[in-house]
Amino acid sequence: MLDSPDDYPGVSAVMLETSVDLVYANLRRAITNGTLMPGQRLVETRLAERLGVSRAPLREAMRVLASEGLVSNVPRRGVMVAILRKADAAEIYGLRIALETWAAGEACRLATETDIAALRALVTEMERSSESNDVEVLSGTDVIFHRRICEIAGNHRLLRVWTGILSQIRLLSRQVIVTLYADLHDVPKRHELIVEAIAQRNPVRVETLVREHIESVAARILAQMTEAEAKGLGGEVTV
Amino acid sequence: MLDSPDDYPGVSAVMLETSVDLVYANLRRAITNGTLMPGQRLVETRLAERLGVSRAPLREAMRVLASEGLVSNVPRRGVMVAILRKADAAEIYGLRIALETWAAGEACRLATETDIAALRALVTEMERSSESNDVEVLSGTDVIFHRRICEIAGNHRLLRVWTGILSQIRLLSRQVIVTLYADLHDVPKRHELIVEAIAQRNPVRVETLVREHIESVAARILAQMTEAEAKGLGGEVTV
DNA sequence: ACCTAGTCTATCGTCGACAATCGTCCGGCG
DNA sequence: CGCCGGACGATTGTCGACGATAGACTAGGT
Repeated sequence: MLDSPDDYPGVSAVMLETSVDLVYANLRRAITNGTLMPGQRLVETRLAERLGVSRAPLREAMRVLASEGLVSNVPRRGVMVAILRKADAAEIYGLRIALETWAAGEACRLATETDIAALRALVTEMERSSESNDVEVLSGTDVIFHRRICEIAGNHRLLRVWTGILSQIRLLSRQVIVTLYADLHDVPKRHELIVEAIAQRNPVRVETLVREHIESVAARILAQMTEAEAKGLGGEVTV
Repeated sequence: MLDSPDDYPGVSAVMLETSVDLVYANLRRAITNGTLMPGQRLVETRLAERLGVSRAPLREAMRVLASEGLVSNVPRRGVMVAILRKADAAEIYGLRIALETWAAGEACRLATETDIAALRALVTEMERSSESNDVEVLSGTDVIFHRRICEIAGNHRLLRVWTGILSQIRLLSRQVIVTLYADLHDVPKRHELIVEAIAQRNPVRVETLVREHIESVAARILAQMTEAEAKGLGGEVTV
């Protein structure tokens, strides 16, 4: 379940971070983890007790999560883990493509040799994990790769929004069991192309490659979701 | 100053919205207004009393504002209205261009005839206000025009981020006195071109036009800020 | 006179309590 | 038998209060 409070609450031995930050990180992880499933209600009293804090900091943390779209807050009815529909998924990936193609273009201008080397290292990591069919590591590296590109673009606000988008994607993947990639062994190659385009400082090509890559993933998820919604008729989890 | 609470607090006659929403809207307006200036400290007790609420909802509202980048929150030292540097302005406009060019491209696909008519109406509104040299109305219409395009794009998350970006821009304009446009009479023409490109469903052209338009505004502001930072060496307002 | 140490005040972070509200359950009525 | 209305319980929204912390101020030593 949720992590218990690491140290005894109230003692406040070495409280560097505030409770709000702790709770925020904890809940965020639990949601993207799948520990807290979409649609699940988050009752303040229970959660607060479980996390060893009072309701005040908990509520502050949940406000932030709500503003990031990870939970949905209906004024006098409480907070639940957000349920994302197909339309949401389309929005999320649309926005992601917009952000990331731009980031990739910027990365073409800004990437240092070190940056490019780091990206290449990630690609070899992908090769390793795709050969050993380790989807966990592969998709993890995939995410790191894309975050890296956003970091290279050097826009903190972009990175912030992107991170938000990505945790929504993680939330999505809690609702739909997706075979993320059509072909595992295709993944490293795609990313290698991206890196080389960056190395050649070819923004147009990079943008196309990134767009196509993300679109292909998005298409798989959206297809899966149409199927799921046709059957289950969307989120009805009330627990 | 800040708006006083509209109805008597505690009476809770018809409290449709929660205090948090009220306070949030109030503070947001005050910040983008210039009622609360960048760098100004927001002391919880004082603000709470002024707004007629207790500290709990106030803090929740401020958390959200902090996550939107309108205020900056240093853990045990309090909250202040954010001070934006030149680097921030560059980030903000960079992100805005990325978002809005994409939105404009989408709008090409999605705009109905009604949408286009509405945009044309905004352009004529711009013509009126530019002829009468009414910069207030002109820039207001300008913003509405651009928001409209984001709305047409039909991506709620995009619109959300865009709105955040725009309030940061408003905050920026509290720090630098900018003559926003090089030539007032240029503005309606630029926007007319954008509308017509949308009407012709020409995404490439629209994106170029939007990019150039925003870049020109951004360039003016950035120039102004380099000047200001060279002199004043950035925000030191502590009040 | 300047720097250092101790205190002191303003303010934050957190908590428990109270009232208002929403959903639910039960009984009565058509 | 199903629908409507009123009371109950659970949960939220808000408040005031209590420690804890950071910065300022004062006093003392060199």
